[in-house]
Amino acid sequence: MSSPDQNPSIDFIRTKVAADLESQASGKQVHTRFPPEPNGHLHIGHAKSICLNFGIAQEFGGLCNLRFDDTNPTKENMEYVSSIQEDVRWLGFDWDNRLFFASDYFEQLYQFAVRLIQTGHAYVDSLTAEEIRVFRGTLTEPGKESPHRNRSIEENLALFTRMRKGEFADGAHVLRAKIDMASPNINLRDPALYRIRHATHYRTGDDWCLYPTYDFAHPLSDSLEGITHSLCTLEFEDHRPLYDWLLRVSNVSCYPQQIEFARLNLGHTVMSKRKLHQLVEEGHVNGWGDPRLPTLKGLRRRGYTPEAIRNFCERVGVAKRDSVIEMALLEHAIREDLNRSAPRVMAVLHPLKVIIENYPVGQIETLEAINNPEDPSQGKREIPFSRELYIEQDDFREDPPKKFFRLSPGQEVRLRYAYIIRCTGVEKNPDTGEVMALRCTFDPDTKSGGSQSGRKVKGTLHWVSAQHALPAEVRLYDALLTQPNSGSGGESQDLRQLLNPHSLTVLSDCQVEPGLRGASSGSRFQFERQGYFCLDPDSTPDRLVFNRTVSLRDTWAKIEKK
RNA sequence: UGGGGGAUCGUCUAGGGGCAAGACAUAAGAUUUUGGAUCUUAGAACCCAGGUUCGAUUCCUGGUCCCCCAGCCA
Repeated sequence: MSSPDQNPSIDFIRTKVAADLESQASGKQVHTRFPPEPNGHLHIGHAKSICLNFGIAQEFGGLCNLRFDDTNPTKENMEYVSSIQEDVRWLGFDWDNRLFFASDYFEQLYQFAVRLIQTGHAYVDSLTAEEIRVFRGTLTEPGKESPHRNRSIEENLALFTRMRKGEFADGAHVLRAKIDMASPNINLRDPALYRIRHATHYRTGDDWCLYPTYDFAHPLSDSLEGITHSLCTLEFEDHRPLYDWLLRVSNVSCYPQQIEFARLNLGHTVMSKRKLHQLVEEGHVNGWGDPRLPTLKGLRRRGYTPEAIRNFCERVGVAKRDSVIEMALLEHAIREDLNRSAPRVMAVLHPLKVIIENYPVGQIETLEAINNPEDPSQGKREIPFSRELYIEQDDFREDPPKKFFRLSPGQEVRLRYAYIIRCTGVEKNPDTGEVMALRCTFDPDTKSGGSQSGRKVKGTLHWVSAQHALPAEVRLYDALLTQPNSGSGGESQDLRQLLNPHSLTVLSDCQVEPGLRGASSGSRFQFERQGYFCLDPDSTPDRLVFNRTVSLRDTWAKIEKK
């Protein structure tokens, strides 16, 4: 999976892991974990984390757990759990029998909390959330200690027990770590460890009415699982002192170390859960699997391969500086993969009828086409040729600009795998002037592979035989957002203002070659000269629906722009 | 203005007192029955100012700018 010659340099985390292994600082085997919260679907940013965590485990002969960080009963559910598992597997990673849930540790976690109270490291506070906020101080002013901070151990224990029993309403009490209300690091100003929530948890049901916070559950869960390297994103950097404090005062036997890296941001899209939820809930996209979304589900439906995504994550690298990766890199990764794997096929997106006047009416020829010039093992196929064809509207210009190597009145082009044709006439709608059809002649000596087949013409067009072609719908996708960088920061900006109104274009009158009949949902093709397309599950036997994964590089479009 | 991080081509990512490297993107050319792919080539960067040094992008000092933190979210 990783090609050593391609990227000889190693990121700072792998460097650290290698050094730790060398010095035995964390035992003989590296052990990582991917810890999603089941409150949303995975996106390509998660893919980076998955590739990092599972990748490091693979490379260093260690293990990686899949652990659901499900400590908030009000947001999580089972659908997300199964969706996440499906996505991780699809990406190509395997957690074997190491599927864990923080919720499975609730009893152990509770006992840790009891011990913290017994050792004077935690106390029950009875201030309201609002009061706690005020007491916390500000970024520049120290906080004040709660009046309940010095309750006796006995009283704390009694209160905590009653909290568990459900004797109090939500928010009546909270368990807090007793650290330092004057710490310049706000996370150390007696952070909350447990809160009361009379809510049904999707896994533990009504067993509990108090739930641990992330800050409490995460380090202890890591420790319980024997994690050596707990990799997370930059925003947790100033939680690390708390992470370490908790492990220390809990007197655990395994001390994982937290290492932070920069999360992945992609240009022209959004990555935050909040914004993705907004897009889905406000109906700007069609669900979490919308092919315009950077979710794994969306990318999959769009036609991305796991291989391409893994490759992309490798190229993106791992570092600590904030960055926004250009969509072009992701597109490069999928083109690279599909170029060598996707069978070629001819499809006309905007059909223009061509009548070959000197081709016998009713005659049908079967021509041979190569499935993938990059991979001879994919063999050949047959395609029908006849008197009436469709070509792409863009492939004809009545007044051709300079360097236009396609069809125009009096000019010749080759039809791929067929003959050279010359345009002899243009049929127009007398009212609108719109070009309705082209009259052409073909040169019978120029059949592909024939004696005259070597004759040079400036362009080669794709086409389909009108009477044989299959009608199809094609969905073209463009950037979700008009701005290259708005998804990463900019909370203040209204996402709706940035939406690209042309992110989806549906073409309903496309014509594709007959061999596509019966193609299975999800299969990927290159439509010659156009791009890579993936058969959408919306397809029916009578009506194929394709998603454009990514277009081919288009040199002509660049020339024309100038 | 407290604390924690970060700053290298347009975008990512390496490097680390002595030629600043790779990828994507861009441009030019070769080739081509996909204006695809492939190949070749080119341009393109060390946040700023001082200091140390024969030599600083790297070390030191002082700035500047960017990101994160005041949830009983993660």
